[in-house]
Amino acid sequence: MDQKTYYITTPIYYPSSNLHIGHTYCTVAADAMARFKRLTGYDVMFLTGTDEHGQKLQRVAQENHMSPKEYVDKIVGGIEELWKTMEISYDDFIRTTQERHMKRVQQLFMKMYEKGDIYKGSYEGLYCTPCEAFWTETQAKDGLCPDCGRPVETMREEAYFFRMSKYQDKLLEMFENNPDFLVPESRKNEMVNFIKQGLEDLCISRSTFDWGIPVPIDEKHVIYVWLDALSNYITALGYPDEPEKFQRYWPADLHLVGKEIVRFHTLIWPAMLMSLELPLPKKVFGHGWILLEGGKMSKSRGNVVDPVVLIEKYGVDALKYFLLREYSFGQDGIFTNEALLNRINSDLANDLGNLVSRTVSMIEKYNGGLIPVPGEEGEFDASLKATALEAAEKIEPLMDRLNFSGALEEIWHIVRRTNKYIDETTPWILAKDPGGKARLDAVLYNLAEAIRIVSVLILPFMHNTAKQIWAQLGIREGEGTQWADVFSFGILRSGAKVEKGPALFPRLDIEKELADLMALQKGEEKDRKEEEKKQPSSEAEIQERISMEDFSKMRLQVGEILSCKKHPKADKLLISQLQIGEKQMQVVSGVADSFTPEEMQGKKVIVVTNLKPVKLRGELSEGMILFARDEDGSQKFVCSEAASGSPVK
RNA sequence: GGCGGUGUAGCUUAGUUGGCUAGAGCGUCCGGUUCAUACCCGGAAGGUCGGUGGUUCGACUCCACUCGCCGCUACCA
Repeated sequence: MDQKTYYITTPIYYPSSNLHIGHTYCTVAADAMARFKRLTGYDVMFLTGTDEHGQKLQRVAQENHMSPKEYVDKIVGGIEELWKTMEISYDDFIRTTQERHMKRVQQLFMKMYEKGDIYKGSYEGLYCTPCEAFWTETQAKDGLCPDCGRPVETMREEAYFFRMSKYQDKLLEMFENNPDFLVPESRKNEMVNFIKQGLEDLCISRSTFDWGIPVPIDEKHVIYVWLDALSNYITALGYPDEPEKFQRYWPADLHLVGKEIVRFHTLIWPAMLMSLELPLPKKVFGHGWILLEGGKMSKSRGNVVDPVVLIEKYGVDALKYFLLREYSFGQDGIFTNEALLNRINSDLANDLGNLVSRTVSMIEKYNGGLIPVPGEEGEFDASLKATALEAAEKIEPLMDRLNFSGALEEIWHIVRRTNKYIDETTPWILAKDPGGKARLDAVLYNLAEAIRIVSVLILPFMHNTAKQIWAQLGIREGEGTQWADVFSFGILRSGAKVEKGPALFPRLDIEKELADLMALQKGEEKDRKEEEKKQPSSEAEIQERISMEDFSKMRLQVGEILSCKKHPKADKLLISQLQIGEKQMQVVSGVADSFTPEEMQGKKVIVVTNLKPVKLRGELSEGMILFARDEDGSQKFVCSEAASGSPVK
């Protein structure tokens, strides 16, 4: 009962669309960690789940003509299916729409409210309607908008706030006293600086949508993401009304999060826990992102790698191995098909798979398929044993630092050392000489034994492969397959019957696989585009159609860009002087990332000439130049050959 | 523009408090081997550690400035 516990969490994912390899990255890492801790004797609690509330989901569901609940059920079903495919060993899956979570969030809200840490306030600010911006009193001198110079008005929106500011000093103290709280360390300075700039109270309710947990004392409001989502880590443990698990596992040993949500997990979440007077999590790890060549992975850009496709083609173990071996967990990494295929071939097929294959073959050929009794010791044995035995010692600290890549590298040292051992001892020569039998037996035994150690070490990362190795070496589960067995060399059972199986990882024809993957990805892209094409015919779009009357309100004319320059105070804006017939006007456009001012100059473009003038970051814009957006997202000119000033109808 | 990250061999990268002749894997070239999934083993070539300046006996490691890339963020009438 006094077994050491280990509580590890992933973020709860937002099911507005299907997950991609970036999400699976975090979960795979958490899974490896959870398996490692179980293997090394901990009572592990591994939690993952989904964050299912919020305006965005409500809207996406509507677009798909579903209720929010129907929509999230569908997506979450897919996520659970994916975790099953990837053999993620989570102990609990929390959904923020579950009753157990909702009621507890309300209880948490009340605790914090009764303590005085939640108060009803309002967004209040000086608001400039045309600029859609709030200004502070010092910014809006004399009640005028600093951008466009028009009068601002006082706006108010009622909301509940959490007194973050109250915990500012305590948070700073926490960072000072717990240097290991946030890892990697580079992220820590960022947070400390953020706190020092001053923390504002946090708005934790919304009244502009209703897909959320109602504020218990105010039906008009729902609880906003922070309190709803972050608290999953304790509501899943039953806090506060069923505290048994909570007492056992809290505080969490590790919150695994992406670097983009480090701030929420190291400032807001601790502050909330402080308010609840609960212990803080021991560690938050902010991992990097898996990027594609050319940028971050995102559904909207369509450059998403589908983990299911990769698993179907190459297996779960290969994908997991690749993700954890190829990338440094704290940093970003670039995913390419080539990298994946090369890893599979060189590390898995050539090194490990082939080692098992040649070892089993030799035992079959030279010893009738039975693991021999170790015979005559010889040169190289000590070195092989040393390499095999020291790995485990090195792996433990590496795993505690979430250095999966380093841990796997350590294991592959053994694999390479063992391959080398074969070359050094040349069993095929020993086999030709009857006098070499005793030495041959020792060599074959040592080979199998080294592989046995490898098989146990890879258990947290690739348990299927481990089991296949056991099957081939005639190892029964429980016989030398525990973590403790990795510290002694020579416990493999002699006389066991080996059985050559199919190749662990068949060698891939990289050229062919690349072509296949490319074709698959193209196919997916096509499907996606077809789906997009269908979208505009949806009812919502039809309702949005405008009348001829609406259209005729707009005045479109051909204009020539006389000159163009960069906006001095904005990166994305260009300021153009236009000749529209007899008139000239200035227009600001957000196309600086597509065109240089030189490219703009001299073009005859279509301009909306009767828009209300506004100031954009201080520069007057009297109209709007029309651009077309290409499928890759880039802007293209819409030009006309007609004379400047010609009406466009 | 603001905030932050990052920049080490052709590629992916390690480098925990400054002491290294800067490691590794892939790729390349040369050699060995045949038990094995045309695999494995050995060797070699390849780095002014983005640039400049500073601190120091000594800097890839610390400081300043600078350039490149990336992210968040404001502006996209």
